Amino acid sequence: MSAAPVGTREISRHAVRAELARVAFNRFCLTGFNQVTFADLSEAAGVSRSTFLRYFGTKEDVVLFVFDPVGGVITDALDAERANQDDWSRLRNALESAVRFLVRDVQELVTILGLIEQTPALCARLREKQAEWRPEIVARLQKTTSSTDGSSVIANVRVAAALEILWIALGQWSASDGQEDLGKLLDAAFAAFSTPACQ
Amino acid sequence: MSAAPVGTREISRHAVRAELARVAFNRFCLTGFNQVTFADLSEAAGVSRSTFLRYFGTKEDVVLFVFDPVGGVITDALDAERANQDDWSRLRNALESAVRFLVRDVQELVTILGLIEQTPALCARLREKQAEWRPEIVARLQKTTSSTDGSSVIANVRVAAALEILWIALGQWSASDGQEDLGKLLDAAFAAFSTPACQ
DNA sequence: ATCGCGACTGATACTGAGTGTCAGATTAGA
DNA sequence: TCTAATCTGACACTCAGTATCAGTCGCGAT
Repeated sequence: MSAAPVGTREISRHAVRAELARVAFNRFCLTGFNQVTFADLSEAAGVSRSTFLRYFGTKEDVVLFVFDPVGGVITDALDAERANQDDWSRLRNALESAVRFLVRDVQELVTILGLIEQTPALCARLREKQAEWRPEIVARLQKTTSSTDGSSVIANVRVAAALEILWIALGQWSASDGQEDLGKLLDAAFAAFSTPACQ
Repeated sequence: MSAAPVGTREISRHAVRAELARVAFNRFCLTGFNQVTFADLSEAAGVSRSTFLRYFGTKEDVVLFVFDPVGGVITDALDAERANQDDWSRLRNALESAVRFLVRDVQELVTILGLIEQTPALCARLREKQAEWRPEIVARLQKTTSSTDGSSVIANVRVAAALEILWIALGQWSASDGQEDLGKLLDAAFAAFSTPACQ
């Protein structure tokens, strides 16, 4: 899941990648994502454009690769749970794991979420990643559920809704500069389904 | 809403746009979205590359511009409803309007959904459009609702969930070649929230 | 120690999306 | 019919992303 680097090669690659991303991230925040070119980035980082492009397939990935493990975190969390809970509780807990994974440095996450929010291309690519996670998450949610429901529409809808909640909550949280309690925000968001649909 | 063309200029522009899209759509289905270039399209349509690009800002829009009115359709439908219903019912009905707008020619819609599904770039751009509609839809949903809820998290989650349902239902529907009943599909999807979360 | 293999790097060339500009043709409307 | 706005094609340009190639470096085996 967390891509444990085993050879020295892997260690090096991982470290270089992190450093390139760090340099690039500063540029993005300073000048704006769209204004910065790969030529700028490679110059700033002191490597060739070719090399920079080899570490990140696209400009979006320079920012968003940190979210790659989230899908795995959610599926793992879903597996680890006691199965005798309803779907919403299990998803709520899984999202808790995702949030724990993401929130290491509050300030950094707030900054990155801000950059994403004001850059349509980044939003789009992030949604794409999210959509990639969904099938696997749906499978894990259904595995233990004894529902013999042939069509997975319900599970799909629930997972999609849960993932939307994740970003809505993160958006709200970053808008408050990381002040609000993310756990409470998640609870408030899930209340949209349990509350009897306010008149 | 539906961009009623008023001058002859507008009529012409609208017609040309439709014809270019028609020609392009055939190419896309035949060869695959990514394989077709603007040069191919403009040649096939008998106009210059410049002109083609003036009608559609991006290659994605050549396919997806037909979905542009959907946001408006949903907000209009939301306005037109009696306010004494719960959020889910109102959203369910609004989605019914969206579906009615989209399903004119069953075969055509099935084809276009198929093309979108197998082209990540199109999925991404469609999700982006969807995200653009959300704020306005949330506003309409909250306007009549007497909830003095300062934070709009709940409304946001419900709208996001409803929009996800729309695409999930359409996906399922197009997978059945337009055989299944879209209304029943929507109902089944909304059941994900009313059903007491199957064990 | 060194040899060979695989991976990393920088250089270069290329395709294709999308932007901007400009002169000439076309058309709406007075 | 005249004029002003718009449409068109041509051209030049920037930049993302792909592909190739020769040279370099590190690692493990001999």
